[in-house]
Amino acid sequence: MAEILIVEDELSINELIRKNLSLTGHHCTQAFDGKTAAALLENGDFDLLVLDIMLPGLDGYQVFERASGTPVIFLTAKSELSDKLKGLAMGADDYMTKPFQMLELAARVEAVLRRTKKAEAAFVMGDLRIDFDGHQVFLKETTVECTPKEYELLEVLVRNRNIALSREKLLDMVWGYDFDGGTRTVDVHIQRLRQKLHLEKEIRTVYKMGYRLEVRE
Amino acid sequence: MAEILIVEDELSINELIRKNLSLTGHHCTQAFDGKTAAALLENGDFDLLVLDIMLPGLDGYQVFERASGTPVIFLTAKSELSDKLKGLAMGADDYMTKPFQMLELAARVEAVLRRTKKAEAAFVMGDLRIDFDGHQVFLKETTVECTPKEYELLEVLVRNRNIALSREKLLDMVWGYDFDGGTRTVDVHIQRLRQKLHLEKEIRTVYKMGYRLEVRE
DNA sequence: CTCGATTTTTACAATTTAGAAACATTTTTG
DNA sequence: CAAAAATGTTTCTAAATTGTAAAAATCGAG
Repeated sequence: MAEILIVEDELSINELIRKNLSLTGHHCTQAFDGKTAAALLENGDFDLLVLDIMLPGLDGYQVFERASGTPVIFLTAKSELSDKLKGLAMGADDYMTKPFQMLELAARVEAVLRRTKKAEAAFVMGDLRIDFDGHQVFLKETTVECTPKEYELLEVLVRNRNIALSREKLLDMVWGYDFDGGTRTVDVHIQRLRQKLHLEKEIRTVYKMGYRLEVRE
Repeated sequence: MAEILIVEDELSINELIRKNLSLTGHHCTQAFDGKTAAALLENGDFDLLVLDIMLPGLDGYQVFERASGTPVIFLTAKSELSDKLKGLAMGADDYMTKPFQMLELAARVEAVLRRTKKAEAAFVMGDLRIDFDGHQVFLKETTVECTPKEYELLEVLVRNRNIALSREKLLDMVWGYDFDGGTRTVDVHIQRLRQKLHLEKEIRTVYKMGYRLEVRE
């Protein structure tokens, strides 16, 4: 659980980020302009900053200069090389170009938190072990080959363990909000995970709703 | 992985150094004045000291005197000859004049750590041996000629073994942030490494993502 | 218990991706 | 400057992934 400050002027995007990062157990504070962000940084103690570059008032770079010490992930509207370069030269920990998949942002957030020792590097549950750094899944010491979709779906389930996720939510998180396929697709992938990882019991079906990874900890 | 103490009063520079050295796998402690640095040195056990000369409280030289035995890289604000001489005369392992390129500092840090045997000088995995000092690669006692790109890519894979690296990340690390070619370039170089070093099994492709050097240790 | 709704299972075709090899271009070296 | 080496690109091909449809099984409200 980390304290994250989201600085993004577009309300819907800010909200989308908050919702998703909250789901993975972090506490989020929102700012919609540079000035507020700077003020929040003065007082608060954040573990991570998710920072848009184009902002009213102070721009992202200026906010960043006031964020001494806090790890930063930049959001750039366009994948303009200059933005990327500038951000990295200033010492950003990572960057993402909009539009982006929420899962990817969530993964990078975890990666940065891991580097700064705020997040777990692996998940263990019985015989199952997931190595987030290596994108690898183990079952009793032997690796299990997972396809990208399988791994991503598993990651989402694990990060939101014990929470029931609707098929729409899973589609949003793993496939992206612009995926227009039917929700049956989720079912099939869930089955593949169940079979491959012997999670028939642990991945529970929530009738008429979706799925939930059940973990007693 | 080494314990590094960064002593620098300018917050942004201190932070910049921390981020970059953290990226290469070291653990950094930060001090912003001479007194704190001296206190940390009393208790902690550091492998390297990155030390600014102009400091509030005790200056860099005075801190250095209390750092008995710890390797030191001095940072001097101006390239004043007297400072350089003084630092080297006192037994500094290296020095840099501000402003400096982070990459250069990172390289010198590695060099000093290697001299003091804190960084791995070689990597061995089966028949393969990499001599980081000599930039040489051996396969069963016989040297294998590697081109610069091949060697750098190999070094990145080795230093990040067991971590899945995206093609974009590899491009950033080996080719530089401003390379704008297609990502297939990475593929081709990976193939050349695999073939040349018989690493067909060990360099795993992470489908739709990138590559990972798999080493069980 | 029964029936319609929902989920699981299975198989398959379309799509995407990585590998191999040849080629073109750039850089280095003698 | 010419030859050689290194690097990047392209094309073709094989392989892997993934979405969908349809049949079978299961669920649960009444």
